Amino acid sequence: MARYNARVAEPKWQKVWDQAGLFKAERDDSRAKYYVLEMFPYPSGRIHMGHVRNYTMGDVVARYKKAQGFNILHPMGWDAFGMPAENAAMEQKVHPGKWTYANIDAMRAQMKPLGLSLDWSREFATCDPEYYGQQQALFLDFLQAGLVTRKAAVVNWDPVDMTVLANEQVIDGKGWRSGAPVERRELTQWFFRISDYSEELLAAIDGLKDWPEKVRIMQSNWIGKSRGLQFSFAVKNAPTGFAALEVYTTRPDTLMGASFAAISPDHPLARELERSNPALAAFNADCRRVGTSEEALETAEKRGFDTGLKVVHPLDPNWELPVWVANFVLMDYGTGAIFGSAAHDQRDLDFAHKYGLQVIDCFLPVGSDERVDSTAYSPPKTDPVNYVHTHFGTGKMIGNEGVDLAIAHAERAGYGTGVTKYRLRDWGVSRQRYWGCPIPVVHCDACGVVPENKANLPIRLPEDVTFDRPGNPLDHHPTWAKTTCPNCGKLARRETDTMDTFVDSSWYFARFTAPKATTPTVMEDAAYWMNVDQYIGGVEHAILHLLYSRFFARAMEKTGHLPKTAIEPFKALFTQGMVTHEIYQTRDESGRPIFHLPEDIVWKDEIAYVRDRLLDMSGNPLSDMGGEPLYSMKVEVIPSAKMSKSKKNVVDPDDIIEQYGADTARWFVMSYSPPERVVEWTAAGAVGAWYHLQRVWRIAEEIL
RNA sequence: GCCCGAGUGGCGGAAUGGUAGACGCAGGGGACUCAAAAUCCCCCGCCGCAAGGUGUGCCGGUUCGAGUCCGGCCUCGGGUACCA
Repeated sequence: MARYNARVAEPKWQKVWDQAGLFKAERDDSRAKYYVLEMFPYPSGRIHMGHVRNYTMGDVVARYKKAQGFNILHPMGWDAFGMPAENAAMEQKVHPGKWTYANIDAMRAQMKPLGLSLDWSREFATCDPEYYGQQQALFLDFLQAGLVTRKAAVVNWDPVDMTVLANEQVIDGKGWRSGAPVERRELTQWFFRISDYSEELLAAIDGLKDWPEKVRIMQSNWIGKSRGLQFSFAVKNAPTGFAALEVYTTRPDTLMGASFAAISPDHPLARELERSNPALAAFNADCRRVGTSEEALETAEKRGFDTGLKVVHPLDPNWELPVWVANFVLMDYGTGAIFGSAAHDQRDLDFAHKYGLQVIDCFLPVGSDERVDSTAYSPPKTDPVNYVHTHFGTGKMIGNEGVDLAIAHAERAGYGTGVTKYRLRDWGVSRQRYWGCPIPVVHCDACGVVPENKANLPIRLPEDVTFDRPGNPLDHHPTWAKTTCPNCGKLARRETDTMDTFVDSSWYFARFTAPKATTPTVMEDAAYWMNVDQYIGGVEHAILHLLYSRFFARAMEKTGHLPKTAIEPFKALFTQGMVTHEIYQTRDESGRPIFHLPEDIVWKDEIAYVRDRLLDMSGNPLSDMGGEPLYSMKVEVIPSAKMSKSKKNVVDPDDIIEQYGADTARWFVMSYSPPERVVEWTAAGAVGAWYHLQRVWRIAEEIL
């Protein structure tokens, strides 16, 4: 009986499918549609097992729904703008566009043999001018609809390279290339006003019945609706213009436990005070020598500086609190100023202990008289506590009742108001980089900031750029930014910032419904194909990409590019697990890790060794020359690590496909572990999957 | 730090609060065969010759009974707004 030969069978059928145009999607209003989409890949150059898993899942759904009779849309494209192309340009002296399109060609060639049921006729890359030109049109429509704004924002500034750094490029507070400590610097930036949609985006999460619970929780927490009290402290001997210090607190029930006020090093008052206080200026400068990421700010050692200023407690004109500058107060949240209630917040307590500030208990655990010592007492506000020291009453109450009473008291007495705040901030989209979608506005001395004429779109990236010095090549370009004002016709300068690449991926799913259109979308096509019935991708996109896309769909609806029915673009979401592989690591004399490729590892008595690399005259490894093999070093085996080139634990799909065929790889990643869980690639598992296919083949042969 | 997950044999994993490890992979033994492939049967958490003991990351609690519920941890993974 003939054995299954994937190398013959797979190309044969793929050719048949291709020639029949089996997967080409055509709008047909008489038929029910089904739109399957996997998160499109970044063209890094090679596909990896994670891609195979992702696209196979979508393929399974698409084929199943097709068999059920649905009219299927299952497209593929490329998330093609981004930093790696610019890094390649700097390191390999290759144009980002050339690098990107070469990578796309290579990856498409790798994907075709997988036999996915994709409609390749709708393919596009976000770096195609036909795509980003339509994105510029959307930007202009959003601008006109009041969905875009300009304001100051802080960025990571590398003082040596004189360039803005991404958070990823800041390592331990230092620039990744220069090694210089980064500074926080303010720039005027473009923003999408996503925070206007905070309540809407939050409330609509309830309707996302076919999304994983965990993603809905993460999005809810990210938007972060909170009810609290906003009030101002009177500042004694304040600098001009700073007589009142606005603070926001979600725990106004601890107001009687206040022992200090604290402001962010970036707070206007801190900036004002540092002008006449060199020690404070040095402290603030030091605090700013941390990256802008929330993680860096929150995990930095808690430090403070006493400004010497006092504020008056709102409930007692004779009670004064010191004002400190503290590095753990975030300028981006609330008002950038807080009051510290040390007994009921661990950070405040640590800060109070460090600087000898008071600790005043406002409430105790029910049925206990234990006072706070080294651990703050901060139960959830849904828990009952025993209030002992407040301005609104004592005794057992749910925390939220205490908060409500405290807010009511403040509103009655007139020193504060209850406000609802959201953690969600506006979406800053300006990037000081070349390889992105140019922001289509012009700066005119006479007219100010002027939108480009749509007739001039796309505003194309210039081809003749160099990366021999740091910074944005669009700024360095001799002529590109020179233009005329669309308003008055005088000489003007183009905006040289490009858009965040998340913008590109926030509407590609809509573009797939009419990929060649001369407008961003075509209503009839969008109305037929949207929404995406099943969206599949990595959980790492649970918050940003998915939230931005939900906002974008609303903004596109508002500007007439999507129907009302499409404001939740993804009906069902599935988050797949990663494909991982063991890492094999040894160390050099100084203890730095050295990583080894899986094929260089040999196992003996369940211990891994690096295969000896010495070769004999004819090129055979010496270790194979009879007798005991020569093993060099024992290898540390780190299980279940994300595949990455730098760790050398990547298994290339090509090798597997060459050896066993695409269906073996597809079957392995689909069957080895539940789809939402991590799957660890193992050679034994791949062989098992291959045996399984052989069995299926034999059974089919016997039947037919 | 904060938010969200995960943790059960060699491996992937099952188990409405009721016999932990279904099913599968890998492995071991056997049958068939001249031999192999294929197929079929048996064994397979750990300790123990056995009887038996023990066992779902750790500590504690609720319960007649906990992998499952509650509290407190630990480890690993994802995100943390300029990686995509």
